Amino acid sequence: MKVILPDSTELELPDGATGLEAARAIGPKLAEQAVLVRSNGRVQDVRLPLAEGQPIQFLTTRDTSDPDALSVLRHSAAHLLAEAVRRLYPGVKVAIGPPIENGFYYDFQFPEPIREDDLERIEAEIDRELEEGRSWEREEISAAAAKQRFLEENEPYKVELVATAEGPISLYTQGGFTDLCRGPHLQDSAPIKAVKLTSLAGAYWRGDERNTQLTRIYGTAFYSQADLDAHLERLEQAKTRDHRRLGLQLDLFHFDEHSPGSPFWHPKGMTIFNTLEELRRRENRRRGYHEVKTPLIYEKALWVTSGHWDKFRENMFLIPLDDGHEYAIKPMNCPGHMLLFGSALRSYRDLPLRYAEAAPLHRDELAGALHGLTRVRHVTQDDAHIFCTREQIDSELDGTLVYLRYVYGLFGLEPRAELSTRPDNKLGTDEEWDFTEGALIQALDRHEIDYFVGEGEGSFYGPKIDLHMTDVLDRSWQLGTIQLDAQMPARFGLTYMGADNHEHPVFVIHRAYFGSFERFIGILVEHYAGAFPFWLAPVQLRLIPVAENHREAVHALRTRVEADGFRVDVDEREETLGKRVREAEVEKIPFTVVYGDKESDEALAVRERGGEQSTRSLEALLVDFRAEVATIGT
RNA sequence: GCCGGAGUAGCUCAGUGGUAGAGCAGCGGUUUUGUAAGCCGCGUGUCGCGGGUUCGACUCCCGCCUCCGGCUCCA
Repeated sequence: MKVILPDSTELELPDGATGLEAARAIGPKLAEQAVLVRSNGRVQDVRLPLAEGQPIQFLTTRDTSDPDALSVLRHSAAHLLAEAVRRLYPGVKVAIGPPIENGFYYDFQFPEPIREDDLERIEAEIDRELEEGRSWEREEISAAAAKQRFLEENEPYKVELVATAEGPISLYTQGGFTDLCRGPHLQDSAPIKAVKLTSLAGAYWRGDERNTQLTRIYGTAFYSQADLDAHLERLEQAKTRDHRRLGLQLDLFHFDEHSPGSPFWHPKGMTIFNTLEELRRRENRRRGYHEVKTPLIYEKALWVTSGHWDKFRENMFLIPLDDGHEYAIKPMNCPGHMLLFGSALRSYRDLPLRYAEAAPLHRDELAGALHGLTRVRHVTQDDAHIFCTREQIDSELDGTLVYLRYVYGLFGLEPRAELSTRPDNKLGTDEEWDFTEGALIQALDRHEIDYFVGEGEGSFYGPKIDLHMTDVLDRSWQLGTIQLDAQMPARFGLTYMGADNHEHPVFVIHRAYFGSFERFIGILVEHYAGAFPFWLAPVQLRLIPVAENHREAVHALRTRVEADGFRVDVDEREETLGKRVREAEVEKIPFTVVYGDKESDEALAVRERGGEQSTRSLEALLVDFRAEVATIGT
């Protein structure tokens, strides 16, 4: 047989040769260092036979930052962890232990709960294993033999995994520990130079909260101690951009235990909020939306009609009254907008009708799910509902996608798009979902938007196009969403009178681009690391009088710049100039003007965020400011 | 909600049974400042909340709340 090497030469090998045999044919050093074989973008264990005629590339212990090479290293480290835990905690049951982004984990069922202190002990045991050295043996056996083996070892989770496994069953053994595992793995533990166990957490077996909760140990591993140190340093660095930390430092918002999950917006944070709100209003107006306001609290009957009582009640704040009535604070605007639409007879001439509302919503999120601004109970969506005919769906979806591109483009955000399809608890028939999902897919295709499919991730009333962004801690959050809904208008009996003098069903597109102001601002804080673009910055210009006798001139300057609609403040504290300049920098204010004996309206000492200094006239500065704001197309 | 960790001054944190501490911030004074921290002085506190053990609890025990890292769930 033949394989093709990266320099396009062909390598002749005996039939059925493995990657390891190919490596030996090239050189003993390569055979020793090979950790993986990559072929056509896929990686496989060096112990497995190669495919005839395919290009191959070896990943070695020197490819220390290749994601695949790191992944196999970490996967093997996970097995070392399991070996160590089995030795230290007799009676422990092992579940699964895959590599993940930036590390690995392994799930166990411990006979007695363990604590974070135990990690140190386990880590020491892993280090001991590494010192002794481990090598991995691979074998393939039948499912029946594997089941028998894990029954004998009293490993019920492995038995269950064998039962649902597809394809041939492979086992990897090192240091007397045999694991059911698809691989690939290292040949030897020597390249594992640094292993660190990072945290302990509960995790449900197979990700289902009805199952037993296992104990998950997270860790990471690298080909060198220096790489591990650099990784830990990056994590520390990321923390400095965390919106929760910057929110306090920049005086944007805070949280208080008297209302968990609901931010208190400080004046500076509110400036950002309101600036986004103005943007939303302006663009909605340009694109034919009508702003409305609907009630915050509704009687139970409304939620029954909308389906929320059945599908969403656990997330709603309920208000039982003495008279036996039950109310709930709205978690979404849609039912209110349904009532608004239904409050009059609608003609085909009225459609499409686009209602926009950024009302505060409340969702009773699980306490453990709350997270800064990105997961709150007080949610303000930049919400809108487009009521349209079946024929108008495509063009309305086009409008929402053009709008979507505009919004994300303003911030230079590049979210990932997800098509979220019918969930288990859906309303309506499969035929209806075929239609609504199909309409979203076609819209994505028309706009050449790449997306991945989230099976069963749709809302109970319709499929969605969701936009996701990751935060500094690599957590993914859903921001915008575009949802096509045939269910809710039907449940509210919404129709319009067609040109044919007959009633026709109405469709609704639910859409939001920020998703929620709260989450969006959280993501923006991290995206800009607190250094907001001029148009969004809470304070755009800080004025610093050099000495007391310059205050009057500075106040006049302030009045003049504010008259042009810019946000200015003055730092006239009796602190040294150096200190006040430093604080303006720490507060990430885009422009600072120092004003002393040498300055006049014709010659201002301008300092930009980052330290660049220049001299500009007041008029020139205002021209620059107007140009900055023009970037968002006012 | 579940697993693990934490809660001490406005912020970041030290303090492990015997009278609560540091840096920054703040306040008072001094300096009148030229582009990232001038100098001197002052501790500002129900040690998250409630109960218990003890002669004595920030410290030990129990319950609760909140936050942090995960799981589950979601904008």
